[in-house]
Amino acid sequence: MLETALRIFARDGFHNADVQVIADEAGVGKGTVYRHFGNKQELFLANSAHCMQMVDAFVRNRVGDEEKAAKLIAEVGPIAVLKKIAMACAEFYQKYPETVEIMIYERAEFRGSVPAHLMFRSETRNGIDELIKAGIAAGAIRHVNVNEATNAYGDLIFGSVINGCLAGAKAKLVRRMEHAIDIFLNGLAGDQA
Amino acid sequence: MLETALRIFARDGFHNADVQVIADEAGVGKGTVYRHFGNKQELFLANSAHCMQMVDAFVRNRVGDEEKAAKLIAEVGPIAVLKKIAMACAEFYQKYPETVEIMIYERAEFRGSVPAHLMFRSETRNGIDELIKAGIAAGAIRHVNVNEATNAYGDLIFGSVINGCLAGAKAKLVRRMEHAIDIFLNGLAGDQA
Amino acid sequence: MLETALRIFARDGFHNADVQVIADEAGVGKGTVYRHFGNKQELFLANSAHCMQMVDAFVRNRVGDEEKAAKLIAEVGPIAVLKKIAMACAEFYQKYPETVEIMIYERAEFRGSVPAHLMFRSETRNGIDELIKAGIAAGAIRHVNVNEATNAYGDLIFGSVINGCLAGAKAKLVRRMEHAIDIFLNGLAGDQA
Amino acid sequence: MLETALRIFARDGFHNADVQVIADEAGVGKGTVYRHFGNKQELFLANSAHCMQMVDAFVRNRVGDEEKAAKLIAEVGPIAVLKKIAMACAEFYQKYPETVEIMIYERAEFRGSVPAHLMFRSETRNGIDELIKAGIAAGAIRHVNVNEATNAYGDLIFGSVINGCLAGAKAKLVRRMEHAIDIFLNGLAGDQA
DNA sequence: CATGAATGAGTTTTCATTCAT
DNA sequence: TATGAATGAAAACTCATTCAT
Repeated sequence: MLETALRIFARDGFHNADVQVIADEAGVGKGTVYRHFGNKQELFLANSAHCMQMVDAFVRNRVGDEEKAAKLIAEVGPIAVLKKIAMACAEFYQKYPETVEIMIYERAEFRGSVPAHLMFRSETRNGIDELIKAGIAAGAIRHVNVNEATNAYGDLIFGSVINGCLAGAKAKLVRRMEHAIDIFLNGLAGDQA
Repeated sequence: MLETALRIFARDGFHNADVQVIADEAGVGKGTVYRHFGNKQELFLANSAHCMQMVDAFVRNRVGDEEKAAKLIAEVGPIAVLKKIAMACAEFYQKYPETVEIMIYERAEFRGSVPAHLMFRSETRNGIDELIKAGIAAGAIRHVNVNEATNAYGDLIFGSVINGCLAGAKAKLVRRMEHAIDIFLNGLAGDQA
Repeated sequence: MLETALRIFARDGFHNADVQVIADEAGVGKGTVYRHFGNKQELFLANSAHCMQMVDAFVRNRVGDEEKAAKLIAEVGPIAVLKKIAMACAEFYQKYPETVEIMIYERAEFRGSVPAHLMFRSETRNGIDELIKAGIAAGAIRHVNVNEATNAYGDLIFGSVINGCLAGAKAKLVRRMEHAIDIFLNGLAGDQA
Repeated sequence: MLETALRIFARDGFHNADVQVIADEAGVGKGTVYRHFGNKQELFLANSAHCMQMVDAFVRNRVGDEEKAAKLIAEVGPIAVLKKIAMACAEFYQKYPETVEIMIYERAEFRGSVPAHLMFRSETRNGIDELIKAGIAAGAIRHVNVNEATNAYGDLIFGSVINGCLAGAKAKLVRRMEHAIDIFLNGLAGDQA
């Protein structure tokens, strides 16, 4: 039911999606949808939240939970971990492009009332903040404003995902992200700049 | 009339905007709106296009047209120009945050049928491509894939604008962009990375 | 349109009435109904108010406006005028039984938010109050509590109208009222009571 | 369960009452309500009938059953008994104002399919008829049309109850009825009329 | 040309009723 | 027998679009 809603919302958008269609394709009565979610908006927001949990789980699976992540950072360094996270996002969204559409509708219709993107989640932000702080302390990262660096990192990922999943470009998000994150980490400027 | 529509669409979104309200606030009859734009979608798309022309004009005014731009590049170098363009965008969107909303609705509802962002415009892309190519030739920019670098540049600007204009953060887009573009150009990684 | 609504509301009741049906039978689009009345409740309340104006006009036509009424009272006395008013009501409701149903729905659904009966209208009440006061002064009416007497008078009329217009009894309201008002004015008790 | 239904129906009206709410507040499953009453209408009608039994019992308790009533009539006379009955009604409805609302909805939605008011019950009517007949025979009551007098008596009680229980006036029904029935029995007109 | 009243297709939402457990 | 999740018919209401004035 949530999966059907996800598909329909992603395909038609919030307003053009007809709850009747969602119910039909989910093989349940319309009343059942309303019984479970209360109204169309709640149904959509439940989708939004679900999407976010999915990215979160996907990325965590790549990077590891707490201890594993700490170990990874020690092994490969914060820069490599930042790259790993970005690439995990790219993989996820390339695999589930519908979630990108949900994210956009969420921003468009509800202006971020529920965070639909990993980087809008305070927990995630804190993690990135810590990572960057540690990187700076270790000399692996330049002396940048941590908060703004996290913003920039999130903005790049967000922008790449949104623009890399426009119709026709869907299959190339991973590659797009790879180049983008490389420039972000190492800089566009040449040595003599 | 277009300005009123811009305001209403930005405030209410495409579907929630009522053509009657736009007509009323513009001080014209509803029929007049339809006479001029054909239908609601065209009205919105006209707005989208108009927004793009406004950013375009604003940035051009900052950077200069053709010859002036060439001169500027020669003077300050391609890296500085890339920064100048990004900052011009930030200034513009901070000044006219409604256009950000239009851009998002355009992406959400019409999936980019009309480019509503500077970086979605092929003409702009070509300019950036040339700029980067020249920078590489001059050694000011690393040997990156030009097309992907342009993508990354656009994605970062897009992401910063969208996320920097969420309610509450509107006044800080310029600062946000400044940090973001600095990292993008010079890299997040420290010397010993 | 109002007349059609009156008929349908009277026939089906507030909730069972379908605005679509009203629109159809009135020969207009449903949107037109909503354009004019805002919503179903307003449409109904407009009916209520209209009914009251109709009774009011009918009774005034029988009794006369201000001066004429004063003249009539002087001629036939307050008791006869009270009877005349009650009979005018009976005649009206026997002629337009649908208005009785409206009155009941108004009381049931909206608990008298708009006075739907003549006797619920403060203007009318004041008139009756004056009439009774004058009657008492002239010795034609017993020394009763004026306010309560007006209540009682209104209650009797209301009760007779409601119960006299139940299905099957519609044609007999005038006769029913005649007996009722006679008892009310002259008393049920016999001389030796 | 019936008591809960009574409360909800009185508060919300027939259509606005939600069977789910009734079931919830009664602490039973919705299915149980349907098992017992068949459908919403039957549930309401059962309430109606129950209300009538309650007034009936209340009044009978005041006046006495058959023999007692006969004795009472002999003692105080038919006029006093008519007053006693009316006052008993007033007391009852002032004490249980929800039953008034039920009565109105019954009249509005079902047009008296089940008598919800004492005076709509043929048994009661017969009793009043007898009382009046006896009163006439004894000279305590004027030579009126018995059937119409019973009508008038019922109409006055009905009107007083309905109008005396509108929001705000609930506490004053007894007083209202006292004045009304006094006028009804003794007449509004003064001696010289 | 401009207008705005009329329209009705399209959607959301509710809730009485059923029936498998 | 009691339950309450599932259902879908029914209705209110909106608003883009048209077209007569």
